[in-house]
Amino acid sequence: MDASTPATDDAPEQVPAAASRAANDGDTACRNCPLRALPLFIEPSGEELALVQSLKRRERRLAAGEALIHEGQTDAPLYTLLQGWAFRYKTLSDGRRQILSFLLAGDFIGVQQKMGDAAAHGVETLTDAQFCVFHRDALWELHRQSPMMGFNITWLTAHEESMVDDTLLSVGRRSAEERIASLLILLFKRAAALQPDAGADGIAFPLTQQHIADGLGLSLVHTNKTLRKLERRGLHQISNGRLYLRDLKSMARLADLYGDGRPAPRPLV
Amino acid sequence: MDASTPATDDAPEQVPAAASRAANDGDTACRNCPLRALPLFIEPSGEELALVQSLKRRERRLAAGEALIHEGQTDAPLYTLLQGWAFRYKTLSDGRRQILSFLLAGDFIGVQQKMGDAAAHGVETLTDAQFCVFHRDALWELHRQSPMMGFNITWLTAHEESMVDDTLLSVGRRSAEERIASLLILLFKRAAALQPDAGADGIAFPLTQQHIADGLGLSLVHTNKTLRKLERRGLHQISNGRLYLRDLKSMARLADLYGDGRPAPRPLV
DNA sequence: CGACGTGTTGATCTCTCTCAATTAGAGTGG
DNA sequence: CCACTCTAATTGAGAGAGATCAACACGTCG
Repeated sequence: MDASTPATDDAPEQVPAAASRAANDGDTACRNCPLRALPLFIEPSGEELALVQSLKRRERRLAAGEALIHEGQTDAPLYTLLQGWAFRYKTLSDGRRQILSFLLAGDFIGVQQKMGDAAAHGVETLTDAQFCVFHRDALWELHRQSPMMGFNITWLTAHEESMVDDTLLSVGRRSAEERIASLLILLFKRAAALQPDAGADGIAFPLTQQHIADGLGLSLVHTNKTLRKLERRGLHQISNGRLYLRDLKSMARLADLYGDGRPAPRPLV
Repeated sequence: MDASTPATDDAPEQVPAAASRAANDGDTACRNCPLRALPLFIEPSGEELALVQSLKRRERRLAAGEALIHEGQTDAPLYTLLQGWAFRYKTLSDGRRQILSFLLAGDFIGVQQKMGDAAAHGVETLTDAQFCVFHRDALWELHRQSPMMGFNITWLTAHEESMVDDTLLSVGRRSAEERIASLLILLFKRAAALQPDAGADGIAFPLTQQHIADGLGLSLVHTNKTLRKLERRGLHQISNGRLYLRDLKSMARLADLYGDGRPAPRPLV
């Protein structure tokens, strides 16, 4: 129930010498991955866990606001976001920046670029964050050794695309108010799904208004004004780094979200 | 050399009774797939071809402007665009439409929605088109029976996402002129890569200005005015359903495209 | 305490949208 | 062969959402 208690069946931190453990030392073993405890994730078999474990190289921790991958960087490894928030972005040569998507625990990073290729987008943290690092070949190995996991990755990748699709719809066709409503709801749902201790008391919300602006194709000033407008109207509230949706109904109507902006259950660790 | 001669080694239309041929009759066999002839695609082994062939259910032909998948439709099968142009789109309840991406021969359709799920976007043809239809399970079967093909699909899916990323950057941060320049270049490159008989005489270009507008988050009127402006400036020309890039250099500079908007070589049939 | 990063607000400015009208082509039916 | 209809492309004019420019308030931090 409580996500702070990661282990499921055996001793929490006592990692057995898995045949395949290579370069990960102070790191948490996959079997103790905190994400496993969440109902959001499909439970992989022990075999699959061992496979993932064997492909994992190490962990990497970054403070808030640091770069995980620089735009144009070559040979970036494959990552999994274990903990914290981050975002993918692209910039034009004159500095205009577009955030492509926000990344939460469990998200994959770097499937996009083909090996040897330059990263098509940068990745930066929003909070202190923790990543699992995989060798570039891991993607292929995973497919080769476990078609099931490979299939899951395809599905995850497709799901990730559908989120970008949603953003594109927003940025292309929604007004500033609608975009913001839509973003807040979607992020709220995703974040809430990750914190079992959820409830009506909001979620931790590390974005600055600049991030919201860059994620929605708006200017900072206009984002601020729109945000204030919605807040004064009682739809939501952001304070002390937390986001509260005060009137989800109105917010959803404004965003014109189908159903509820479902955070589809995700397979894989 | 000439794409109009699809077969590679044996008799063109004489299809041997592959053990797995199920419901495809007047259809072209995978081994004779015209796409195979293009340098753009990686040559799959005979075994892989047979596998794809065995999963293929039938073909479907649509005239220009018809719907392949309706938004919200459930249980849509998996498709491959064999011939022609199409596009994926989403609409808001009041009718505003955003085209998410344009589809050309070789593109996959429908990997996004999980089985049983409602399609997150619609797909419509721009020209008369031809699709290969696969059973929904094909995706899994492909992964199971050929990790290599599975891997390719993941890569294709990721590549497709990176194209949406590019569009999002455009729509979110580029001016109308820049968006149009960027779209024209990208489509030109993709289409040119598919017609070996390319050359400087442009490409067949089936989009109406409304499609361009919906693909770039612009209004029809403003799209028209911007298009005319670029045309008068000698950057490009669209006439009789063909697009000519008269000044690629200036166009690319305007679009602020890195390198040249590379149409990365794609694996798989 | 000054430098910064982030959030606010007011005052223009302008790019893009909306409304309206017209032209040109492709079909259709008489 | 011609009126009639429809779709796509054009252009002009006015309106407006959102951008840009400028200040200022606050809290954190070296």
